Amino acid sequence: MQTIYKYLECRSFKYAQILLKKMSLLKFYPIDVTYKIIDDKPVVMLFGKALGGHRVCVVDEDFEPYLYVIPRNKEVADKISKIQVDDKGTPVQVVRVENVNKKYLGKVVNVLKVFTKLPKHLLIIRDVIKDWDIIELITEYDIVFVRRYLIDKNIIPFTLTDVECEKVDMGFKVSTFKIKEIKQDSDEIFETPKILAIDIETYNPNGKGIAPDVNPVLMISFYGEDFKKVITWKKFKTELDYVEFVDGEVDLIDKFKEIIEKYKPDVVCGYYSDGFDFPYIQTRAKKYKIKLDLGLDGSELKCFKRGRFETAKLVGIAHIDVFKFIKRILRVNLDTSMFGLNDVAYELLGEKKIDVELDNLAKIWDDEPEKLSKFCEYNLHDSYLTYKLLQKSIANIIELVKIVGLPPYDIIRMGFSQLVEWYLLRQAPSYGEIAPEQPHSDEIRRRRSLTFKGGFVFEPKPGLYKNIVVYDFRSLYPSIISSHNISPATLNSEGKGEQVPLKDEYYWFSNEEKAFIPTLIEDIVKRRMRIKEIMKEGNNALLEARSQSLKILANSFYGYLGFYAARWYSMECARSTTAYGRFYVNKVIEGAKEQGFNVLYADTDSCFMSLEGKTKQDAEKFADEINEGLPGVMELEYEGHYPAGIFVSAKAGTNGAKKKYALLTEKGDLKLRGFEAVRRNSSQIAKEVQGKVLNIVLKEDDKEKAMKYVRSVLEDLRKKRVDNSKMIIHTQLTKDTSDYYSIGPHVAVASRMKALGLEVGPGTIIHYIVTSGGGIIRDRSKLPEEVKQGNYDADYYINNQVVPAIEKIFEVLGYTREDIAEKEGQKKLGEF
DNA sequence: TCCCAACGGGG
DNA sequence: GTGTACGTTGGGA
Repeated sequence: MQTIYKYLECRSFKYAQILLKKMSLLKFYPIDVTYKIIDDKPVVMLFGKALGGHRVCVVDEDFEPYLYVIPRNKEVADKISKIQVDDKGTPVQVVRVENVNKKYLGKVVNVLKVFTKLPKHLLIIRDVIKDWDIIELITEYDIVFVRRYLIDKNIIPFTLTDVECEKVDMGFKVSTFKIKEIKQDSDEIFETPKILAIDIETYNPNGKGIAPDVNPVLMISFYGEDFKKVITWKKFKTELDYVEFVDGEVDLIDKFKEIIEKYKPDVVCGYYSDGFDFPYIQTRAKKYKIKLDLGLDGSELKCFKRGRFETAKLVGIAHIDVFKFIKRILRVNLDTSMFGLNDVAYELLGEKKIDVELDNLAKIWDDEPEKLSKFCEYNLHDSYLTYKLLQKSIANIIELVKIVGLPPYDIIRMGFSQLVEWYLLRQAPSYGEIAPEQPHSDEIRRRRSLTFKGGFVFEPKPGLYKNIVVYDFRSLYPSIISSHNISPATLNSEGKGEQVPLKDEYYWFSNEEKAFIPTLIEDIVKRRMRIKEIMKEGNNALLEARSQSLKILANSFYGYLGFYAARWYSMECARSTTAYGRFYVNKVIEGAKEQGFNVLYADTDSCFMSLEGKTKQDAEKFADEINEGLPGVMELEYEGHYPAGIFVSAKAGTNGAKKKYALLTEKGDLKLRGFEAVRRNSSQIAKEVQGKVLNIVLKEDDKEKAMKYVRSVLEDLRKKRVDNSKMIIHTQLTKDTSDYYSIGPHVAVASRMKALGLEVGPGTIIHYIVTSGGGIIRDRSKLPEEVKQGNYDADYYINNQVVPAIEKIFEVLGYTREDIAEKEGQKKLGEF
């Protein structure tokens, strides 16, 4: 009754408005969504770009928070509507309860839809109800309010949206309209958002870690279409026309605000700007009491940090941390395992950072400002690379925005499982499904204790091989889930289904009706196939990106089913999926052996084999034959041919290491997997030797030359002919020296630096060289400037740095660790 | 062998 | 803001 009354009131009001011609129709692309409590009511605010190019905000005051309860008897509804609790002096109650029919894990159920006044009341109500034994389940109380709005209203960000509205003034920076009706009829996408990339350089005196409380921002660069600028507060002579000078750091921050205000970007991006640039600027601004009120509603920049989760948010502008998206999502398509801007830009763009000695910036800033031009170029170039990287990944991001239905701000900060979960949550209402509850601590603990067998691994025989072909089964799991109807709803349920190829467990999945999850996967797989079909007529970067995103999402479903925090978690489904996976990979291996290929290595979804005199055409034909025997959408891809490759042994024993190999591509590049003996904090000499050895072995196929090279390096090390600078090990201090329980070399050095009056604290990178002499290593670790050229501990560098980086490679070539030493005419190397 | 600290990205 | 959650790896005990 109340609902009907409200509806009529609304209709008559709307009618009156239209008569008075106050209403207008607005078409816009939503970019960012948030909400605020105004007059004790939640108000959803959608910021976006209107057709015509101006930025707008539309607000909706008529959306109510709700949750679902599955009751065990008829009294529950009544009992719930009578709940009266107190929240810090404010009474909280249920607004109303509706009876609805829904499905829970495929089964039809009667559900109570419980409405409250404010979003946070849902959690309070849930706390009251959760232990009642007259309820079966309480769920969806923790769906983020604005996401609930987008799902229920069927609004996809970056997609053209029609709004019937009325202009209002809420004091925002953009025209604001009150929504009477909102809907999306078209699937037209906002393809050309205005993007602004930013990057900062900070004062960072030699060896010091990052300390925003102490060290100022020196320069800020901006890069957009037809826009480049560097602002700095030290004046010097320069020919760079994009450099602009201000009087100090305060002016720098003011100018930063001004540029963003004037440029009016839809998207702001940086590289690790969630964890560095924005929080750094915020800390500096706070120090000067400058308000960073860049939000389109006048709100300030918000930076959060909780554990590893760091983020920076600007209301109305989509802040994209390019690093985060690449590291979390795009990484599956990258060869690099290093996610610094330099490595990523090199792989994706073929461009590198400008090579400057960043350690010298502080000194040059203080003493030789005339040399700052180079650093301004460097600063701008980083923004340029970030801009280019976003340009390269924006199609992927937008595709995920389209499928998952959340704003880019959310999408780029999500991992695979979250993307799947929000895709499921978005789709659930269309299938009449309500979501399972998120697991709580006990359940999480229980789930984490369960394990399951992963993919099948055919262990490689360590060795150097020629003419390797690689097959890839990357869509294996999604296609298995789809074609075998794997889902919590069909598990061991009524109806026929074949038994999963597992020895000690008996699962089957009913194939009478396609379930929720397999349907969605099939949808994605088919969507991708359609795109691939179009791509055959002519390749296109946009379609490629769309196909890539669909693949990413499809591939994430299986991991999701076995992920402890998933709502639609099912250990049985995860186990069955991998069981089928092992079954099919083994089928490929057996087939290859029969045809005379030499199977070198297989892991989960890929298979490596050498041609053994066969041709590349034979290899492609083999894939076709396998494909003919595969059910449904399953497909084996011929990934490519590599002229040479090396598989090395695992750390212990002689078995081949999983995921540890180097391949030489037909273009002549090295494709490295798992050679982690060389890390960022390894000495330069170790990195150098590993790279060179792999190059000689794979490109020139000359193991003697490689051995000769290594011997000469070891000889140089012993004869103290290697420059000290290649010996420096860099390790970051993460807490105060006194807080360390175990004193590693870097901690010992840091303590001594402190004693010398040097400023050392959390974040400081300690550079040290291990010098020769007796006793434990930490006592022999010295600051580089304390060490005379050549006074390093050659044995330490040989045994702990250089040899570990290459020994596995030489083992494959038939040399032992001792061989390297003996032939050199020196004493044996240390224990191994 | 197990367990805990380090590390990532940024300057 | 109906939240805020790492995941891997190496070294030392």
